[in-house]
Amino acid sequence: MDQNKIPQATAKRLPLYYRFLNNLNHQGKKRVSSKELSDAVKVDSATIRRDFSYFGALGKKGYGYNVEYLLGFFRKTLDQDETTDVALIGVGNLGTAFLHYNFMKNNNILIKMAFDSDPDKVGTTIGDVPVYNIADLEDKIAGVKVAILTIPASEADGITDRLVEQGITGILNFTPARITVPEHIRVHHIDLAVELQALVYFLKHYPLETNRLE
Amino acid sequence: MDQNKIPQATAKRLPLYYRFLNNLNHQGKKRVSSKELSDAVKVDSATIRRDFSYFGALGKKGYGYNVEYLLGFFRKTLDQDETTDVALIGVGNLGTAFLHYNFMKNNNILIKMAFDSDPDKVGTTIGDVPVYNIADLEDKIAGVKVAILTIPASEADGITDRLVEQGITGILNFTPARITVPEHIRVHHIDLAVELQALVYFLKHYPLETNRLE
DNA sequence: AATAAGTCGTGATCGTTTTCACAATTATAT
DNA sequence: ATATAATTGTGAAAACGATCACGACTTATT
Repeated sequence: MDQNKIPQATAKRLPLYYRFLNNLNHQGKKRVSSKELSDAVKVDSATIRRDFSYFGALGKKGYGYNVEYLLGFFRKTLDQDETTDVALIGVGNLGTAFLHYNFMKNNNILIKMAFDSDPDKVGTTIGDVPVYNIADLEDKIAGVKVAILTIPASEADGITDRLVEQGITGILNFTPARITVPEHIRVHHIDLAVELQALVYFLKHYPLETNRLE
Repeated sequence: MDQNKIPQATAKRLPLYYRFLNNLNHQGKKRVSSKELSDAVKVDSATIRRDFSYFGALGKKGYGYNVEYLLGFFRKTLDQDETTDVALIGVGNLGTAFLHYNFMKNNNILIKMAFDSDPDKVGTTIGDVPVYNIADLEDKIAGVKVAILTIPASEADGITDRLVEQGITGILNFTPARITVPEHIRVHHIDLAVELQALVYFLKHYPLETNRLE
């Protein structure tokens, strides 16, 4: 790929920008300044300009950015034209929330299949997504490169090994377990208890005004 | 408070350390080194030592850390002795997942009440948590300082205003909306679509080996 | 006792991310 | 036409965070 030099912090904000540009476009807005965008997404306007500048000069001085142009540019950059298939492992409450979330709408990401061990769930379809038996993981998952883990912590390691075995390269882990994977697999952790506890800690120990943090 | 100088990055890792120390303690382990901890939580051992050092010299050279002592210390530091009450707004799938999660176990955080507008849910109890009508928010929420927002994006701004009005100081926002709050309110965003899209972006654009990131 | 092995705490360094601040340019108003 | 206001893109500085590397100390071994 070409833009390997884009900072990770910037890359993480791109989906956010993309979504808000989409909103603006639907509202029929033709132009937008970094200042307006800043108010909407709560990111400093200089940071936004810097982020955009990694992709070249996308705006016009004294004018701002053309919404349609910017949107088109990001669509290409974020590979929005190409669908990414995802498998979801664990159809509990959290997993079900994902199945009802329409990632296709803005993101071109498709949860193509789900797995669970509960016989009441296996064979059903939730939010248009078929639920397979976790025992059949190896038969069904061919071709999928990304998995969302919404299973109990105790099962995380075992399932992870099986996923890696099947050629998964990215895992979004909602389990409290810190899973162990080979070097070339990317894992993002989202730990709900940690997030909540960290928020509480900040409230107790940090003076007000220190806010606005991702 | 005393430790205002603790870096935010460190503060975010404290709950994680705390949980793993708890595990070790339950396993009956008496001592642990930064290296062992590093393997378990996937954080560089030097970073762990640095993190701990902000609180003083908690370990012993050549020995490591005493699990029980460290745990006791963190319990105090993280205010684990004092329960924090939380309100959950929006009892959909994601909200329900929270209600079944036992935050008390390790964290001393208690979801004390939930709110929804669905008449089928109002008046019920989910995971020991009573579900009230969102219309009664102002009557019920007195004293609660932290809220979890698991409602549709379209309602985020309206509910946020009401929460702020009632004296909420911290919000964990699972809504895609970037809510606007006064300076002294702390908001943490967890945006599921952004997390998933960012993961996909990294997989496509970053070379392997760049992994292991929080 | 003496030696070897293990481990912390931290000064120094390095890389990343954010923010400031301003020249250059464009749009708008008179 | 001219003057004023708006806004970008970016060099430079500051803030933040992660990691190296090693002296000092503790424990284990012979």
